[in-house]
Amino acid sequence: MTARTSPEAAREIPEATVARLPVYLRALTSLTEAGTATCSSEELAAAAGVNSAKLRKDLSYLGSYGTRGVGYDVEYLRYQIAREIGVTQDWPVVIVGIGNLGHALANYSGFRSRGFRVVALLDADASRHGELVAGVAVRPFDDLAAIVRDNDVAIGVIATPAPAAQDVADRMVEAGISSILNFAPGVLSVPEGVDVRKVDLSIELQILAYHEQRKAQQARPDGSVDEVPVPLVEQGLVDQGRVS
Amino acid sequence: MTARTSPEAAREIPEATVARLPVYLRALTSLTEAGTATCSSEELAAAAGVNSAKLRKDLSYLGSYGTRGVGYDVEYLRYQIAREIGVTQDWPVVIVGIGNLGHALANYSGFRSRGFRVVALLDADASRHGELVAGVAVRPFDDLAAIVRDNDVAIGVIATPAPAAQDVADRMVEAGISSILNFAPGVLSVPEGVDVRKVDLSIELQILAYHEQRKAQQARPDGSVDEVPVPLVEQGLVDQGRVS
DNA sequence: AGGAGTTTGTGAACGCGAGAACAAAATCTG
DNA sequence: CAGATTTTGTTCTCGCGTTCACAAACTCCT
Repeated sequence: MTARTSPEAAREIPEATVARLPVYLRALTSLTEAGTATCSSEELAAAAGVNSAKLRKDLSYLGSYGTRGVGYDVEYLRYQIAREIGVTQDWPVVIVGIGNLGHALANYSGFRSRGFRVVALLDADASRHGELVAGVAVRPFDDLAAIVRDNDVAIGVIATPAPAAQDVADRMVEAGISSILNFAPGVLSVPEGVDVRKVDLSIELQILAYHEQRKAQQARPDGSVDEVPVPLVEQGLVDQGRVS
Repeated sequence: MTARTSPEAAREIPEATVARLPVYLRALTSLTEAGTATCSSEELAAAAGVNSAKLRKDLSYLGSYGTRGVGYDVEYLRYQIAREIGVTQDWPVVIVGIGNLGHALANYSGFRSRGFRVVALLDADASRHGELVAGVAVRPFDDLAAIVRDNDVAIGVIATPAPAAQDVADRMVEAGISSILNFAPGVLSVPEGVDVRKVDLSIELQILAYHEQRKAQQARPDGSVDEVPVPLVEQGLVDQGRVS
């Protein structure tokens, strides 16, 4: 692949766009599987669930990969996005905490198929060591540093209970990991230069609950609330019933 | 006052704020467990991992629950936020798709402790029916409508493989569910008035990979790119037409 | 009681992202 | 080959969310 990137083009892709690129990638994969060779921004936007103007603008940050009057070559665009995200290379990943969630993650096929390779599963519980999960043996947490060094691991996944998360994060950073995906609730503190993304299952449900509650209140606009003796009555109404 | 006055006084809480309220809730719970009775916006902001000005502005949408010169009563504020989100009541939830991820979700204690009660686990695979997961029996997917009706379920969780997701969503909506948390990849299409939130594990990793790649390139600003012979794990990603 | 010290709540400035609208570039048609 | 048609890439405008900065309000101390 043309290793000649323009001398520090330094294209700064907006964070909101970066978050959508994987969605486009997935949509393009669907189109490929459906046998589509070419698509317009309208089609792709529909498949990705976004506005076509937004899609075009997002893609414009990567370069001009479309043809006016024609559209995009599905295969070509897919490769360009994959390259931009970095999933044309193989990313070794370690997962720490092999409880229910860790199991699910280790078995999740979406990782491998998207360029992520689980090179190690770690758990502090010695009774789990040696157990095979998705073909990978569970090893002691203390092996972390050696594993990271030997496999050049940059990305770590934390799936431990909350109390252990900060300690695991510290050890990961110490071992040289610079990107962390955290499933444990709570806030992680990490040094400058380390990226953390958090996924909190119960937060998502709570956001849904909020909107659900509003809908229920709206359907009953007499101001009556379920119980809540507390003053400060608020009547929920108005609502742009779309959460994204 | 406030009883049946102008209803347009209803406070419209910004979406970004709604998404942070559960984080504050969690932070307040931590403070309570640590025995803290009162806290300043600085302390709470630190515990929640946000800027204190943002925290104060967020809270101001709920009302004036603090005391100037003093701070917030932890217990009181926690109740107010919980009430606003709606987690003072009990939300029945159904989970569809009891694979690895469904298992993990069913066992996730964070749901119950935050006002969500898993009333049913559904799976299309008959060989799983009757199996107990986290004390709840797995039942046929066709029981959905009856379960939703009998338990007044408003929230559904989809943890099936991607191809089944849209069908499950359709059936959920038909059964009367109006909020969906979707773990399956791909875009769900639902009617107006139904909220969908998506959690995509591989997308989070891809976002991390993008930033990780940037860090690597930045450390080596000569424009060189890693060798990348591109074995491309996924199906034919290969021959990208040509690079102009 | 009054002044000093805190800390909240909010008005205002600012920056980023979303969407509309349009010009540029390619194909198609006669 | 010229004009009509299609669709991209980009510019412009608007609204939302973040952050700053400060007045208001409360406590504490003398």
